[in-house]
Amino acid sequence: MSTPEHHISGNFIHDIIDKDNASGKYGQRVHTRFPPEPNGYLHIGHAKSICLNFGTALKYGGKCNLRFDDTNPSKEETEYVESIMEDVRWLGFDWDDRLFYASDYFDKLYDYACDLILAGKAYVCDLSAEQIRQYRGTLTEPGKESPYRNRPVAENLDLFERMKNGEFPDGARVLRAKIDMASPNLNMRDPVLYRIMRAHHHRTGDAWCIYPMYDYAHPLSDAYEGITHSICTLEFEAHRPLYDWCVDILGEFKPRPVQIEFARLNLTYTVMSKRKLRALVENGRVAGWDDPRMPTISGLRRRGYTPEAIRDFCGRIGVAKADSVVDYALLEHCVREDLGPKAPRLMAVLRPLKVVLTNYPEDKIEALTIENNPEDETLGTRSVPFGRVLHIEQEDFMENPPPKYFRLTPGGEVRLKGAYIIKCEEVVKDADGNVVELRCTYDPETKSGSGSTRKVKGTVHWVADAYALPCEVRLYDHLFPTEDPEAGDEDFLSRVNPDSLVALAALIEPFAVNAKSGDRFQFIRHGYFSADPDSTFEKPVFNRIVGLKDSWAKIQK
RNA sequence: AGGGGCGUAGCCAAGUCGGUAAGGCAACGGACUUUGACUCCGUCAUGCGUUGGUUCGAGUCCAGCCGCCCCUGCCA
Repeated sequence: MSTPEHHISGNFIHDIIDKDNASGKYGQRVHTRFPPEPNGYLHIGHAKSICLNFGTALKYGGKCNLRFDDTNPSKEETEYVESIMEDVRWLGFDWDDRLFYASDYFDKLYDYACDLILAGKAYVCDLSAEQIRQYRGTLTEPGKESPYRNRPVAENLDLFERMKNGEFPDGARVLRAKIDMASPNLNMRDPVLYRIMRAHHHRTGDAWCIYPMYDYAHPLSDAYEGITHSICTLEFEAHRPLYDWCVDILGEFKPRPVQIEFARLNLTYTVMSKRKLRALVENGRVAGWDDPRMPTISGLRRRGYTPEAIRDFCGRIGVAKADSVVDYALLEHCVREDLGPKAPRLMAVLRPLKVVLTNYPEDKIEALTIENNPEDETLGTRSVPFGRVLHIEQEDFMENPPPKYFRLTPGGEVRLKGAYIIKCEEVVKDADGNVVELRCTYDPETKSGSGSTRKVKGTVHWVADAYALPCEVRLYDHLFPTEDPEAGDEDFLSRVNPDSLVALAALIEPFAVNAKSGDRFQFIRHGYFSADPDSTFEKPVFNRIVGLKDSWAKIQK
């Protein structure tokens, strides 16, 4: 695999591994796994987990498995397993031949359950779901033991087999662990291990009508695969005693893999739970899981984010146990930093204002040479046509400019990037008083690269009218207008930022015809953009990945 | 309330034997600039939830208090 350059510095999980390696607990072996449930698309929070698990294996010369936690066929689909594999690969990680499914272990898990019954550690319970809930007790009161708790082993074995054989309707009985109904940890009050559920499984089809629960299948899957460090998120902390129970109870797996919990990623201006992301998709608030505004891996990819930037981000946010919300600006910083030296520059005018150079010959066209990236001259130069009629950005001209405005003003001068210094001689307006055209003169002595020493304060980008390529530019902004979209009681769906997508008919320099879907550029003075798959030869479409930092916008406030 | 966790700057986060608070993002000054970008320089915790205690010395040890998160799915 390509070895991602990781910024994972030390964290408490690596400290634990260092100690285990020092004591020889796992014989210097480090084996992690990334265990998604294939019931939705991966998001940037999963990227944190992927980078942690695969990155940790890389750091210690160990291995990381990809394992689908597919124990609930009513929610899982192959569409999701495919997208998950694509996303993990795109992020730059490789599971080699270690692609597993919890469903690979259905037979072993069933046998293990029978052993549990034989050992008197599990029983078939006929209580209804509602009754089980009542028997469970509350946070402060102990639960009551099920009347089926002391069923004879032989009867349990028989009933469990008949559950498997489909002799009972869905929900009629469950297999439960026999632990402690008085435990202060509710997860230990005889948790359900198997339920009857007639659902078509994406891999095992209709072979089974009983399916294991996560709390049972997960620790054993880890044990079967020889996982040493089983990393998961904080909400599973209270499940750890059950994890340990499942692995230890029959004494088969030593040393036991250790479950370690860390805080999941939260980001400002967006939501992260699969449930909420799904709601956005299903309610049509976004165009799909890969809508460029979504914090999904597929959304970020379509937006134009690079795997390098996402990995860098995951390395910078750290790994700890405190609940936290990371500033979205850090993610944006990471793409800018990645793309700055890599992305070729292009000039695009998003809101065109016509400029006519009155002293420039009518039919003359010059081919100007402009560097592709001032941060890296090895990226070379390109030829950009220049002529008498041009377009500049509307916001680069002001009739009554505020102080410190460095752009074009009546009678003022500005440099056209890579071309000449021009002076605004006349402002043409329409009947409503809108500025529709600027009549300017250019100074032939100031051609870029000619050695001219004349300086002006402002430089502005432009496109030549005769060669301008019409394109669509999609300007994306935060999915939600506030840092914490979940705050308050108003439904978060109704809070989607109405300006999160603004599509503009723009003009771009002709070099852009070469852009292929996924190509990334910096549109000078605007930001980083990538060609969207919607692009056609007739009309390229560009997504704004992120804007450039804009200190002028701050001054204006 | 029972159990399990967590509290270091606006945000994230180092801080391993107690020895006098890393780094990044953001922000704010300034230099440079044919991208108001990039880059560079500088500023940004006498303070580590809080109150006491131990100690020559406490973010680190002890006790109490406060706040926040998770757990009562036949979800993961």
